[in-house]
Amino acid sequence: MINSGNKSIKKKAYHHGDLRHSLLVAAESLLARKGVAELSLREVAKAAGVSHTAPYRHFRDKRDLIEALAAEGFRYLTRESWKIEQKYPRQPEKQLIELGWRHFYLALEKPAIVHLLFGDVLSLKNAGKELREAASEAIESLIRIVKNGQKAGLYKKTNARILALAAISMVHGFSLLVISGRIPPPLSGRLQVKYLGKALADILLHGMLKRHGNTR
Amino acid sequence: MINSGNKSIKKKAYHHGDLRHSLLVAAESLLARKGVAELSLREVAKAAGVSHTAPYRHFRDKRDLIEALAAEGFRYLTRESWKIEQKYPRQPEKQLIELGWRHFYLALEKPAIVHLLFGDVLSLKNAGKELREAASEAIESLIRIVKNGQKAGLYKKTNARILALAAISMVHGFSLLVISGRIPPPLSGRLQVKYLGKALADILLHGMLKRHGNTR
DNA sequence: ACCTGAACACCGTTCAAGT
DNA sequence: ACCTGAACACCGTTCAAGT
Repeated sequence: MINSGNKSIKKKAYHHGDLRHSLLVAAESLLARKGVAELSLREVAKAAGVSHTAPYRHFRDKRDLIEALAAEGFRYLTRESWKIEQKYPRQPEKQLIELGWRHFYLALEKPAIVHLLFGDVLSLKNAGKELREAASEAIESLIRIVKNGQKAGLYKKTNARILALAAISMVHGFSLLVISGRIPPPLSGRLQVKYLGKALADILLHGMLKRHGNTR
Repeated sequence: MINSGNKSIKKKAYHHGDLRHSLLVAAESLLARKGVAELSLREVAKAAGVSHTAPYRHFRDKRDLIEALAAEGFRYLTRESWKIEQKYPRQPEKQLIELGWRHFYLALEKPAIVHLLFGDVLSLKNAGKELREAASEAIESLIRIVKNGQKAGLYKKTNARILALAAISMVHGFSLLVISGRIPPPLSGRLQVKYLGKALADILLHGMLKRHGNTR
């Protein structure tokens, strides 16, 4: 994702050779520092050491470049999902919880990317194939983890897509509230967040209602 | 706040008299049609029939105007919350569910506003007092409804702020996925959405886990 | 007080032109 | 093939000037 080995110390070559990748790296860095609203294609080009029209050789327009960044984000979640399944083969509940944390940590580390994934900047309807497929694969890998739990008799027999939707709604809603600073002070402390995450996972699994013999 | 008594119907007065309000109306309309990214202050001014520098008499900058729109959104949720409490005085569970629907319907009707409320365009930290207070009141009114349920012995005794956080995470996460088109086709049908909302409310209250004697 | 036009430093995108 | 500078139609914001 962010592995540019070529810090070309050489005197700048005619043909960059890796410009597309360099542009993506520069764009992600700028995105992280200033947010989508302030992300300027011209500035990205300058950061990559290239004229402000060069990016158009590799991306149809600004939106196309942003979609490429978002697709990378979805692919990251898909990869993590696979890793988790392999790491905890017989523990579907653990799989779901872990995937939730990965999503949440991604939000903490790269909030701008996560805003891209589920925000209003990109609409999946008008998006290119690369982004649509990446998003769809991320969803499917979550659904697979939910189905693992259902096969183990763990979850309700509700449609797996709906259970997955509930999980992603909770996780993403929480992540979003945290990274956009919507959690009011008494709860927003650094260390509190881990505790909050656990509490929400518990509610997702067991619900808000008081259960008989359970007054937690 | 938006109570300018002088509705001078006279042929366009020198002094508009209600320009601030007119600008907000024009801005909301433009916002709804084109999204924040495309919202131009110059265009807002033109829509209000005024020069492109006139808005600066009423708003410090573009962000200030956007914050005013967002504050109005939070206040709407706060008002709805009060109404619901009065309408269903002894039914705290109903109160919570209804508030969730109001939030969701607001998202369907004014997606751009809801993106403003919880998106990355505005950060509450740097926001002006008006927006911060409006946001805080909306949260508090949700917490009050959660506490109503706790007093009735309905919910777990977890910190009410945390229960409220779980509820808003679920509701907002779901709303966001719907309005940003992230719900994949098999689930995204028009009529399905009401059904989905009910399913998620059930999961929020009862959890994902299969309960003894309950195989729903 | 309230509004204006000109001006400044930016944008995204297109295009003929260079190598 | 890949990159460039000039050009176009936009931005947000500032400011001296008008009434």
